[in-house]
Parts: sequence; structure tokens; C-alpha cells
Amino acid sequence: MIRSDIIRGHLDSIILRLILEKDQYGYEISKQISLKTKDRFQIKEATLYAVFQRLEKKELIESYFGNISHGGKRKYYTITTFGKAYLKETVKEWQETKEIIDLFMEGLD
Amino acid sequence: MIRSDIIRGHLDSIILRLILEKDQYGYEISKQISLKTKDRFQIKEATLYAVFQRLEKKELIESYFGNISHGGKRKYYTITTFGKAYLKETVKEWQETKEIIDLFMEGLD
DNA sequence: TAATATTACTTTGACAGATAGAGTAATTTA
DNA sequence: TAAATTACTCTATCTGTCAAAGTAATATTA
Repeated sequence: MIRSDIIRGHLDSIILRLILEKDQYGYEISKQISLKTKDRFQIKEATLYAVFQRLEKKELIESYFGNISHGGKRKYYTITTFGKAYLKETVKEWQETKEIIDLFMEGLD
Repeated sequence: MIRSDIIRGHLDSIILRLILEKDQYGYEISKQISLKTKDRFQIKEATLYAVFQRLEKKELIESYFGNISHGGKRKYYTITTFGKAYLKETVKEWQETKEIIDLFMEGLD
């Protein structure tokens, strides 16, 4: 399990990326992350909803309630045009981050 | 310039890695990071010394004052055996982090 | 059908890492 | 000798993460 400090700051991008595929609600995204990473990373509930709030405030996503449910009422999130542009930027930034950290981390063995 | 949140959590490893090469003092490390990354990343002074304190508290590094100086008194840091083992772990962790984030970030274009 | 599990979201408070800003002090350079 | 540079320290603040506790609806199982 990856420490959250290590992944910190990338959560916004990860969530945006998943919502880009299709509109999704929180619980669904949480499960998807666990599945996709084979439990090597799990997002905590409180963290996930904090991300949503932050992204919505920045107008990178928008939300609406779904009509079908399986328990609690599902709140769906959709990415905005602005959110798409932002995501593109963060993907570039991730490439650069990798390069920079690798400058220090490579050639150790 | 990389946002600090993005690199957050990797600073300990980066500093440890540099000290592994040879004993170094803060100011020197700061300059080295700027040089090595061609200013794409600069560590803030306050952050650097906070890292030192944290690493020393965890006994991953040790410090001693140098006798030559060029202004302020130089405090040198050296990595401990425990620090070396820890660094090895974080390098592995970095590889895994890359894999995991790439799971989400790849195939966007 | 009543108890329990699961789904789903929200809020609060605490904590840790990063950093601006201000300060101290010695040495170098102009 | 004044200003610049080198070098470190401390404090207060901000932000992201998360534990914990709560609300509420649906599904399962006994």
C-alpha cells in the first residue's frame, strides 16, 4: 500500500481522469481505484469527498443527483471543459515530475 | 517549476540520495538541486531545514559542524546505516508510485 | 418482518509537510 | 566600511489527508 504522502497532490488528477471516462459517483470511483491498482492504493472516503469539494469549487467538475440508487443517494460528477484542460496540464506536469525525481533516484543499485 | 504538492513526500528521499554521495551542508544541497534540475525545481530554505530536522530525528542522518566556512557556519550532514536502508526502500516505493499513477495517467492523448 | 449488512454521502477536528517571512551571524566584495 | 553573499534557525500559516462519527436508504438473511 502506497503512503498517501507519496501520492498526495496527484489525487485531483486521478479523480479527474476517472470522471473524464464517464460521469461517476464517489463510491464507484473509490471501488474503481482499488480495483485498478489491485489494492496497492486505496483512497480514503473522507479524502475522496474532500477532493470532490475542492474540484467543484475550482469549477473543474460539476455534480448532479442520480435517480437510481442502491442504498445512499448517488451524487454524480461530470468534468467541465475547464477541467479537461486542467487535466491535460497535470498530465504534462506528471511527466516532468517523473523526470525530475528520476534525476535523483536513478542509478543507485 | 514543479508545484511543491506534487513533489511532496519525495523530498526526504531526494535529500538522502544527495547526502549518500557525500557529506553535505544545506546551502550546498539547495544549490545542487537547482543545478541538477536546471531550475525546474528549487527547494525552499525553510523546507530544506525542516527536512533535515525530520531526518535527524528519525536517525536517518547525523550532523556535525565543519571547520571551514564562507559566511555562516556550515553544518554537515551524513547518512546513517539506517538511512541507507531507508533510502533503498523509498527508491522501490518510487518505482511503484510511478506504476500506479501511470495506470491512470497513460493513454490520454 | 426484524435485524444486520451494504451502499453512499457529510462533517468535524487533528495532524504533518511545505513555506513565507523575519531574524542572526560570519565572511567577501566593492 | 557598506553592501552582498553565505549559511542556518524559528515561528506562524496554509493545505491536503484522514480518522471518527454520523445520517439515511436499500438489500440480505435469519
